[in-house]
This record gives sequence, structure tokens and C-alpha cells, in this order.
Amino acid sequence: MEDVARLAGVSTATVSRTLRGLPNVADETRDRVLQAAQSLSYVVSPFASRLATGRTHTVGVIVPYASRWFFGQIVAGAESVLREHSLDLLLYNLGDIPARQRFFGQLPLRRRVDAVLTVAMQFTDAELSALGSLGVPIVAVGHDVPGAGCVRIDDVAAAATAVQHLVDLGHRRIGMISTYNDQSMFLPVAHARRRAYVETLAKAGVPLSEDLVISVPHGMDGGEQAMRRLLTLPDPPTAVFAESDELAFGALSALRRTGRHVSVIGFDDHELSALLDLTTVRQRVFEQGVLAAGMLRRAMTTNGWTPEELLMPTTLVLRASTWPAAVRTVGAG
Amino acid sequence: MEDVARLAGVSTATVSRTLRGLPNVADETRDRVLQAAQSLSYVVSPFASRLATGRTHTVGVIVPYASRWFFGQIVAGAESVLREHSLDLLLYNLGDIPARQRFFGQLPLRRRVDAVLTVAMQFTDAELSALGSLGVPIVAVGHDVPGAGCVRIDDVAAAATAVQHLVDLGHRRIGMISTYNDQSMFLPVAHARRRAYVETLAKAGVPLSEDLVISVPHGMDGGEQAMRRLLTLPDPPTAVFAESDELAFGALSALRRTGRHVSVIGFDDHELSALLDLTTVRQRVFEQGVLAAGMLRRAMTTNGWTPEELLMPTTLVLRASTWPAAVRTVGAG
DNA sequence: TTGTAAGCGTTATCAA
DNA sequence: TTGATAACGCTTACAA
Repeated sequence: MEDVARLAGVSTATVSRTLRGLPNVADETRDRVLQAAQSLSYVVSPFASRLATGRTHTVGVIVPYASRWFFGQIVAGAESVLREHSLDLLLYNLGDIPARQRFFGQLPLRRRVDAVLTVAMQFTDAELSALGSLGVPIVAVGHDVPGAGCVRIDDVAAAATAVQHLVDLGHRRIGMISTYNDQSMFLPVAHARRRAYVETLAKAGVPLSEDLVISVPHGMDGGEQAMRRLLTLPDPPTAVFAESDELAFGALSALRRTGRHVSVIGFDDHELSALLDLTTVRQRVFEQGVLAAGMLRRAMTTNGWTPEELLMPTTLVLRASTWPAAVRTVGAG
Repeated sequence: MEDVARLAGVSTATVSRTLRGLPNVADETRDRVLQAAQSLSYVVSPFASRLATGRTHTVGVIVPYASRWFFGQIVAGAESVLREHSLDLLLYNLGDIPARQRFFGQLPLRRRVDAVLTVAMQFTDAELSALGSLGVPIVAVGHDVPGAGCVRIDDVAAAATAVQHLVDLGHRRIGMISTYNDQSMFLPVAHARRRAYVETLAKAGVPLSEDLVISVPHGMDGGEQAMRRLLTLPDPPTAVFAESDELAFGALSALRRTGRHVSVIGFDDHELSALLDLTTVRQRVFEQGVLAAGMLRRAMTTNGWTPEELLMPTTLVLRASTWPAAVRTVGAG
């Protein structure tokens, strides 16, 4: 920066002002400085600048499973808007216990980020207060954090739509594929969707049965395993609601391999769901990431920002993986 | 840090030494410092430290299409090892022309990273020299960069295996689905796989035909569109080699919708390929990211590091999407 | 509108 | 083994 100042015949303070586009610089001076910077192909050192201002220009993003489609989409969405505003994104993947303990033990985000985005996490009170101690705004996607902004769908209502769809098709034995994680903890989403399942069936007068709800680790393999277990029941379900499309893919795979026929509905509308003809509940995931990042930006720039709430719509997408109960029953009988 | 020093009754220099685990600190002093830091729940400010040392502790990662499965896997693999060594990863997605121009125009990586990882990019000479001007080690995955380390498969040989598989099944009209991008530039991978297609068919004495090679934008939609075009040919192919599994998925979708039967082989072994019974060439993508990051670390820590080369194996995975030419021909005739 | 100079929170050199 | 102290490269009162 000194070189630029010298070349332009001004002080480093003026160079700094010019490069940051501050208003109080004479046009003629500005031109000279910009030209000097250009000719020396100079860029400011971000770290020095961050040290001096105390603003980190980075956002911390906390997800439980970075490799799942849903989280990938959220992160991609957020990234796209953060990048536009030259904000860095620091990703923390807290899927397993050690990672999580390390994270909350040393809180590597301290002094490191201007804001935090958390996605579909289930925090303990201790973890929440640790996050709070960072002293930066928080936005949560897919779950609630007290005092934080929030972008989400109405999980219970959306899942109820899915289950109701199966009921409307005349199904009376309806299974569910749910998930648990390493810590044997259920993510908020799993809770909400299971609740919807129970409530919807109860309201429809469809008998509930413990056997019909299978909890597995998330993913295609989990889905496959769950469907296989459902198929071994003495009275297997005629329809199954899977907590996510990836689970549903696994379920479809099990059905194909065993040659059995069970209606399957998923949740998310994964990009491959159309190919597999999977009936599902669509949510705009990437867009939730975009909106969350926008909120984050507002939180960082507005002082006295108050947490906002955004509720995104969902749609039932009908495809060929669900059909009326009667059709197959007659065919099989 | 001053507070910690005061509490421990030492100088900031000693605190710094202790916290970085330097050897020349008395055990007793070390304990006192660590305890003081602990009780004040103090962490060093990464930016101040980076400014002082000049080391950024971050790696820049350049990809053309962050949202594709392949690139996601590479990045995830790299991230997992970088994280372990508390290195930050800064992702740049250079898919479209503006992003690319901005990137090479201002080179936001300057003064910003200790090393660079590039994935399956096709750089111009100007871009290469811009990268070189960063003065940091570079590792390339899936393509060559002069003077850089390299992790890759033998693309030509692997693709040849795929095409040869179709030839061995007796196919004589073999199509290919290839890709181009926004800039109408072909990624290195597209080049290599097309070359393998041409060479393998030539060697096998199978007639080549321009019509049988369709170039589309990457993705399921592209694959679907390409297969539809192939099907409208007066003499459509009996087998098709798709440059990637995602393209192959689209091709399968087109076949299903039209009720036609064409053997399809993909490339990658995407996690959903088994579900779709897609014959393909498997490469361990995540692992390539892991190995590249390892190489990067060596490059950053070893001085006088000389570029390494890693060639990863591939496997032909036989599934139900390819079959002998005769079977269907007879059936159709 | 511009310049001077004091931070920002570390690390590193040199003495002690 | 430890402590002063000068960088590191920028920002920002405060003055001019």
C-alpha cells in the first residue's frame, strides 16, 4: 500500500479511503490512486484489513451432514449470495460426536465470523449458550434457535399432506421410514414428520402400529433396509411415507429387488425423484439457502436487527410411486 | 493475550510460544499459561496471527461446477482432510463467464491462500500464468497444470474400457453423449473420453458416424435431450456411452419415457447408479479429493516440494443397463 | 480533501 | 528459558 501511495503521491490513508470507495476523496486523486494500484496490480491484504477493522467478512455455517443432498443445496444457495458480496463461508460439519465435541469445546468460530448460519440442528441448552456467547447474529434454517432468524417450511403441515395423500388413496396400513443419527438423537425434522404421521393417521381413524415405523440411519441404504424390514412383517404396509427422498430411493430399490409393490411417498423433491417417478413433497431447498444468506446479510449490516421469520411453501408432487390401495390389493388377491 | 500473560505472570511472547506448542518453554510455565488461557477462555485471533506470520492457513479450491456430483465429492474429500489440520477452504465456482473473468481479473486469491487446488479445469495460457503469479503450490485433480501436482485417473484408458465393453457385447452402432459448457469450451474430461470413443471404435473396426455423437450441456436434462435426438436418427444406436452417470440418468429417463431399448453405459459410479442398474466405470472420487488435499499439505509444509503425480485405478461395473446387441435385435426383428 | 500517527493482536528477533 | 520490542499491512481518529 505504501508503494501505491508513493506512486500516486499521496498518503496510505488516502489510498485506503480510495480503495474502499469512501466518499471524501477528490475525483482527481481517486483516479491517480486507482491507476497506481492497477499498475502495481495491488490488492489489499484481507487479513490486515480484518485485523484493523475487527470485521471478519466471513460467515460460519453449521450443518449436521454436509454430504446429504438437502444440506448441499442449502450451502450452495447461501454460498451463491455470500460470494456475491465477497463474504467468505466457513463450513462446519458436526455429524459425528467427536467433531461436535471438538467444535463446542474450543468454539473455533470465536473471533472468526461475523454471523452464523445453522441448518436443521438439534442443539442442547449448553450448545445454544455457547453459540450465543459468540455475540454474532444467528440465522437458522429448518429449526428454531431462540433469538435467531429463521427460514423454514411448515414441516408438520407438509408431512401431513404426504400422509393424507396416502390416506386419500384408501391405504389403511401405512408405514413410515424415519431416521436417527449417531448420537441416537433425532433431528428436528424427524420429530416433526413423525408427529405429522401420527396425527394424520389418528385424525383419519387409521390404526397406528409401532411395527410400521422404522428408524434407520439416513440415506439410501437406510431406506432399503427399512423397507426390507417392513416387508417381513406378517401384515406389511400397502403404503410408506419416507422422511426424505433419499430414504425413499432406498425403499424403491428394496421393492424392485424383491418384486413387491408398495406405494412410496418421499419428501424434498430431490433432483432425481422425477427420474424415479417418486411421489413427494417439494420444497425449494436451494432457495432457502439463498434467503437465509440474505437475512444474514441484513443482520450483519443493520444495527439493531431483529430476527426475521420466513415460512416457505411446499407442494405435493404426484408421480407414479403411489396408487390407490384397491388396485394392487385386487391384483394381488 | 495480554490478559493471559498478566494472569500467568509472563510476557505475551511466552504466551504465544506456549499456545503454539513451541519447545522452548519450561513445563511449569507452560502449565501456568495454559491454565490462564483456559480460565479466560482465550483463543488467539486468527487474523492477527495470519498477518504476523504471513501464512494464511487457507487453501483455494477452483471448480467449474460446484453443484455437480463429481465436484461435490472432490471438495468434500479435500475438506475432510483440510479440516483435520484446521486449514480453511475457500471455494471458487468458475462455471460461467462473468465469474471466471472476475476471478482472473482481480485474482481474489492473491495474499489469501497458501496453496491452490484446481479441479478438472481447462485453463488458457493467460489464466495459467495468472495462477502461477500467486506464487503458491498448485495441485490439479482431473487435468494437468504445468508445474503442479496431479491426482487423476487415466481418462482415455478408462473410457476406452467402457466403449470396448459395448463393442464386446456385439454393438456396431454405438452413440456417445458428450458435453460442452457455457463458453462452448470442452472440459478436459470431455476431450479425453471422446478421444477414447473414437479410437476404440476405430481399432475395433466399428464405423464412426458424426450423427452418433451428441454434445449437450451437462446434467440429467442434457442426457435426456441427447438420447431423444439419438432416437430420432433413421438408424439409431443400439448402445450409448455417456460421459458421466448424470448424463446417463437422463438417457435412461428418455428411454423409459419412449419405451425404447438401448444399452447405456455411464462413467463415475454415482451413488444412485446402482439403484438405476446403470453399467458404468467406477472411479473413487471422494478419495481423489482426500489424496489431493494430502498432497497439498505436503506441498505447503515441505520446502523444495516437487510436484507429485498420482494415478488412480478405475473399474468397469457391470449392471443391467447394457446387454448383448443380438438379444434386442432379434427381439425387435 | 488530505496527512499523521496510533492502534488492531499476533509473531519474531534479539538480548538478557 | 524468558522478555522487550519491532514488525505485519491495514484502518481511523484527529489535525491540518
